[in-house]
Amino acid sequence: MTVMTQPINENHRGVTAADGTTKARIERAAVTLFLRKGIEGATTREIASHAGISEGALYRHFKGKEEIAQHLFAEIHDRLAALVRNAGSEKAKISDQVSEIVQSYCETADDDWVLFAYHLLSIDHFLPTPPGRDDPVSATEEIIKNAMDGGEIPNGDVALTGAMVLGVVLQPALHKAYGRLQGPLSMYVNEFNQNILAILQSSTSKER
Amino acid sequence: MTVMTQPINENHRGVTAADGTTKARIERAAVTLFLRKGIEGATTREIASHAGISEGALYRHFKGKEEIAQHLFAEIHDRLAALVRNAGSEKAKISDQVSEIVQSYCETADDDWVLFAYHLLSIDHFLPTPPGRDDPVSATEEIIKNAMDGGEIPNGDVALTGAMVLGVVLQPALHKAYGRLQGPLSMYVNEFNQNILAILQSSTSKER
DNA sequence: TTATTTGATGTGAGCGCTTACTTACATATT
DNA sequence: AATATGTAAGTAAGCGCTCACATCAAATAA
Repeated sequence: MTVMTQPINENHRGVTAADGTTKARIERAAVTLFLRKGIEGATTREIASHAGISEGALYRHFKGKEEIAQHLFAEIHDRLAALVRNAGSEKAKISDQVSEIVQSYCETADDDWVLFAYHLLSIDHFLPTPPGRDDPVSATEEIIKNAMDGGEIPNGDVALTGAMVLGVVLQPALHKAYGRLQGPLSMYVNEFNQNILAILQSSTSKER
Repeated sequence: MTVMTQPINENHRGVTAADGTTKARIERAAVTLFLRKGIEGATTREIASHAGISEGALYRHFKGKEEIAQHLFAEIHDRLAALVRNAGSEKAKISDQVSEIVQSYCETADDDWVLFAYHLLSIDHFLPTPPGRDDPVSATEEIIKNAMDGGEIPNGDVALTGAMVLGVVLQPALHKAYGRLQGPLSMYVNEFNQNILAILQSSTSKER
């Protein structure tokens, strides 16, 4: 691969136990290595070594490698889902909802790019989202559905529209992870907003 | 995970050595398991077993597991890149280029969905594309750049525009792989065309 | 026609290595 | 004393891959 981890972004302001506790250092080491080499490719020895502890000590804080991977994934997954839900619960018009979501989504990504990119690149390891747990895609689809039902945007295939809208943001995010785009994701919020609205307003012909 | 492999699509018309030779059976077994469990997750024993041969026989046809993975990836990667290049070489107007690319891209995906989905989901294992080998993203960006230089669409950030355009198609493809969208990808060509053109025509303000 | 050689293909036992995880014990903090 | 946290040396399992050998069809020799 060769995923861009940002010029060493150790000064993120993320929520991921950023303090200097051992558990936090394990999480940082793990998410960095998971992003760089994949979950299967990163070994418990490496993670422990990067965290500055022995391999055995790792098991004082987590049941195993998979638990670390799930814990890290759940944290950013839930945060992103909540972010979309919050903007959706307001009764603002759709364009305001979009711009608020795009803005805080990009800020979340930039704020802890390693964690965000880990989520983006290993999401297929954790799908489908287990029942009872919220999901950014479902939250997005619900906002779109409400806007259609409210007559704000033309009716159409909710799943398809949601996918295209997400693609406008997530593909640039992927390209940033691959080094094809530079700078923070927030740099592109205006373009994201404009094109998402265009997709939402376009009449998608058939279905629901 | 739980990737949708299409209701058992053994009757694809793909080019991947679809004959009944041992080598072809190995490739089919490999791409199916790589998609279902990831490249690292699929074992040589499993691949051989699904191909109906012993593990040792597998090494009569390939140097190793990684060579199989690379061979399969290169085949679809090159095919998709060529597909974009071909449509770009014509001097048609941009809207015709887009609709031709979208159409044949979706047909290629539908024709051998397992191979296409494997490419989509494990592309980060093979990036960056080695020098000298063509790449669908670069081909897309070049078409966009030409359209900008020719004054057909407003100037803007080529890399960003390319990413957003690709996202309109690739995110729905991902959602199909995850089971969130049903039916062949070709079903959505009209929506893809419409929204890609909207993105291309939108003025992306600064740069280049 | 027969007999022999040869090369391609297949087998399955197993080798060396790495892996995630455990355990017996040490140290430090309360 | 008790609990939390650390260590180093394991262990068992699984991995990719190799190897000595079998099979068989086509080419060559008798």
